[in-house]
Amino acid sequence: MPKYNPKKIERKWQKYWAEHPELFEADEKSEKEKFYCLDMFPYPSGDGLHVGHVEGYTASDIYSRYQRMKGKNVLHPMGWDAFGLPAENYAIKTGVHPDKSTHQNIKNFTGQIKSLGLSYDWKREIDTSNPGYYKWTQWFFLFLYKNGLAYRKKAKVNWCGSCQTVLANEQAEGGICERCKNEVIQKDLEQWFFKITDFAEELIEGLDKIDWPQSTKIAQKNWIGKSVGAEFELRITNYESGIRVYTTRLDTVYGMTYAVVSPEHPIIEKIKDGIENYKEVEKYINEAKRKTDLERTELQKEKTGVEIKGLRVINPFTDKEVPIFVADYVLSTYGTGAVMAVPAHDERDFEFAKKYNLPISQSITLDFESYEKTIKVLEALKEIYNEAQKENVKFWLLGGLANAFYAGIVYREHDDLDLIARDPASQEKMIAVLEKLGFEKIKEKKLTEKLTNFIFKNSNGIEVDIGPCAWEYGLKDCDFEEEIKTFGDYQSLVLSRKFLINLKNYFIKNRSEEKDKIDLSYLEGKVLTEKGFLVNSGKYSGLSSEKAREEMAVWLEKNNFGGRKTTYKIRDWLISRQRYWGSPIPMIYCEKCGWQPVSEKDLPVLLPEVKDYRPKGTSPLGTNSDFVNTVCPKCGAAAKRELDTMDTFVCSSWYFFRFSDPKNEKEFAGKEKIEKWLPVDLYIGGAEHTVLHLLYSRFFTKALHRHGRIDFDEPFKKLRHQGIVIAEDGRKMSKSLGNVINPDEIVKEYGADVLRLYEMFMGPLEDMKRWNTSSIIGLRRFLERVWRLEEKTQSTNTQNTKQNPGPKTQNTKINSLLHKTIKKVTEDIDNLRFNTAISAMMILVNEMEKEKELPIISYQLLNTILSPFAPHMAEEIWQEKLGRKESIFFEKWPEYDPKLVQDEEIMLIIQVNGKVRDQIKVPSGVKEEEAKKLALESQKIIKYTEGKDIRKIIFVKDRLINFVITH
RNA sequence: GGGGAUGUGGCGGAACUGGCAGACGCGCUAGCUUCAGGAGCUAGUAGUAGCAAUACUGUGAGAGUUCGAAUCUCUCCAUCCCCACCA
Repeated sequence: MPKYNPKKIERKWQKYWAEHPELFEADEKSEKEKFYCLDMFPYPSGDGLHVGHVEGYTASDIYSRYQRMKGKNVLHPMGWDAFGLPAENYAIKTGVHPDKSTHQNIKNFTGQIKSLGLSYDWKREIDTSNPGYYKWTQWFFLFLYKNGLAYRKKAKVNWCGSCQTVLANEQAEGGICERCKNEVIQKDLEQWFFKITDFAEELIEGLDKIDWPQSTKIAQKNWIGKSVGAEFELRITNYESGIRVYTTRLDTVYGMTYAVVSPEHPIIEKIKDGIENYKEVEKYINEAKRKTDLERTELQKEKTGVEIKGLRVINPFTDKEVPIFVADYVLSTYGTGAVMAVPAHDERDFEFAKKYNLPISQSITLDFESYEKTIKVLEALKEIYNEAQKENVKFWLLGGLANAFYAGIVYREHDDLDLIARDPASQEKMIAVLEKLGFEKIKEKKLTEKLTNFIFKNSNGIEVDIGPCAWEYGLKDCDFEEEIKTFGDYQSLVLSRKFLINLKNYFIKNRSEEKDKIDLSYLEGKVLTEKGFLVNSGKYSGLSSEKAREEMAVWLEKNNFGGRKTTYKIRDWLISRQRYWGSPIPMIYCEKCGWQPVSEKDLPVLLPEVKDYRPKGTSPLGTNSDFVNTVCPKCGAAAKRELDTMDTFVCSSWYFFRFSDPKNEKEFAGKEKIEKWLPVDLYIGGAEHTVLHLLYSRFFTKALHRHGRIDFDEPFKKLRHQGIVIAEDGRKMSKSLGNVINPDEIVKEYGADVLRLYEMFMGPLEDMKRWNTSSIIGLRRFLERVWRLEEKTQSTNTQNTKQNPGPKTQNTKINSLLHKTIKKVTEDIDNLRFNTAISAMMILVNEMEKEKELPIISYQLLNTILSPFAPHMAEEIWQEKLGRKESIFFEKWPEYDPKLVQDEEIMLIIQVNGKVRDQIKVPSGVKEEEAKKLALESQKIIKYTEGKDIRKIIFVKDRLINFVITH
């Protein structure tokens, strides 16, 4: 028998499959149920295929082959995301035209993919840089334009100085260019946008009805960033106009002590004349504008701002005037670009208020009752403090109240006083002070020989705990750990000391008689930002935050100040790029008629040849005057073309439609073809496209749906990500680290089938996995074993031949395992759990090896369920060893025999008090009574149950019986 | 700071709705085969104690629910990913 030689057989069957394209082509005429299984098409980089690609592509290939064998009409296409910055940057570096290098790379990728035996329908291959494709990318632009979803506006945009182009928000996250990792600056430019914001709500709602990873759905939801709040006007003193502010915390409005507008806010220009310190304000604004996003958002950066003097705004709820600031911690791009500032309940406002010494006014408490109680506790503390000062008592306040004060939290558990005397004399004196103030000793707890803790209570029910400070007496005398537990951590002691100093100032400064006005301006640390109950809020005091928001919004609406408002973080998608290697934007500018779309019949606007395609701040397309100069489609006068190209993500936002009808010259895809094939049933690709590509594709689909082009509104019914494959050293695979695994080399050494199996066996599809070359050999051994199993079929029962392989359902042990394996593998593929499917087949093969003889039919069935995983070998066995004339991929996926999957006898676990003590063989389906009888006959069990009461028996059918006995 | 995950032998990982923890594979150990080699074969392989049968411990840490917890609940720790002044 010839040895297993993957190199030879893989080449042979790849050639065979190429000569029989009908095997893997989607059938336009078939009435069979369709299945669209899609991979994220790759950007054909010069580095070639990555083992991460192989993982995703193998998974979808197994699934596609399986679905075909299950009788589905499968569409499984491949194409190239060929336009884009990397190709161009590479071209600039090497001096080779991007068209040439890209096509070289595509050739390389194609060869690699074919060497893996992936079953793509190559007749449908697409290339986004091909005019036949980008004609329709341009058509999509016009489609959106004509429906008011593409527009041009001057805006502050992300500009990458290194790539010399603008970027979408999605590509400039954190102020860093996604491509070159350089800093992104803000520039005012006129650019083309797609109105994705129009679909914000639909994009959120649609997530509920698709089978996607939860984490991806949540990431998209966060990116869209819906928030429900209120918008209202703050009238400016002496002006008719006001400032509109947006808030999600309308319930805190009584705590507003100032207002802030962003430096870009247009109101400043309008009220310029009223501003006393305009020069100063202007200076601040100019500084802020010069800063990059990165500088403005830098972590832990101190907040800055300038008061707009001479003007104030009026809180509509209280009619009180508060100052206005301009500060760059307020973003011009979100909400209204202006906020009401509530330092007591917002961390940013708090930080700002502290720095500029602005009043802080509490309007929320977590618990209304304890708020009242706390005021009483404070009264008591004030008394104690004053008295203690007179007697020169040295003490610290700590524990709950101190922490609560520091955190700005008023809390039920924190309504007594924890005092610590700093020396023995002070404890004595404090006791005297407390007794003088009418406190009664209610408890006394000896901590050690020398240390005692006393608890006092007054007629108001206020408890005071006066304890000794352990380490002032010497640490050895007490349990330090215990002290820490009792008094809180060391930090709280330090804070408390600081607190007392502040508290002193507070009592001196604030001798207000009004009980419900607590000035929290002395606070340091955290701020109460949770929802709670309102205090100091006029007629709304005592309401819950939720209820108050509703009632306050109604009040705003009734009085014409504003009302409820929902906002989204997502911005419109900026698609202009001042770069060469992309699809031209099909628009023409005419002096007389303004912007005019290119007529559909004139598409595509071909990407022109240019001498120099290096970026120069404006599009390189501008250097080709034949391209630039054209005529106005409306009036025929001389006009100029739009010079920018489109973001490459536009190309990939609709490619999955094109696969249904890739050669269509009249439409991006014919209506009946779309109806036949779409939406995509299973989409597999990396998680790095969580927001960009996946969100844009959904947007395009929803736009087509809204304007009556298609009757579904989600493109990908089921989505799964393959986890990233990291290098053997635990780091990311990267050329610079020299730890990249080239799939070609693995194929050369072990074979494509082994590589496929290895990548699937590594672990769950979605998990991050570490490459480990030395483990690959196990999969090679497995295939070798399968290969050799044929020997065992040679001598088999002579009446069975390859043409007549015998009955499928003989009831033997090995046959029963075979059918269990068919069941397991079928279920595992359905759930994309390829690792456990392979392990089930390994178990079967291990058992088959132990047999002397193997029926041909068993070997056939094994080969059939293995075929999606190791197609080359399965085809070789099928056609050469088993002598079949047709490809195994015309074979039907086997059904398991339910009778054989059911065991006649099972091992029943016997437990005593939940611990396994024995197991016995019993007929399956045994009843509790019978099981109990058999179990109690076991010597081991008798040992445990003898002379004991069996209080309870738990019986789980075909699994276990558990005796609960008294100890 | 917010959100999402993850944590099981020397390693990758199994364990369905709570029911034999460590399947399967790598590695390792011993033996066989071979001129040799190993990408062959056989047996063993969580830890501790024991010649052994066996017993006890054990799924990041701690508590809880339960006859029974890797799985459920709470608290904490660690690692990774994403977002981040979004009012």
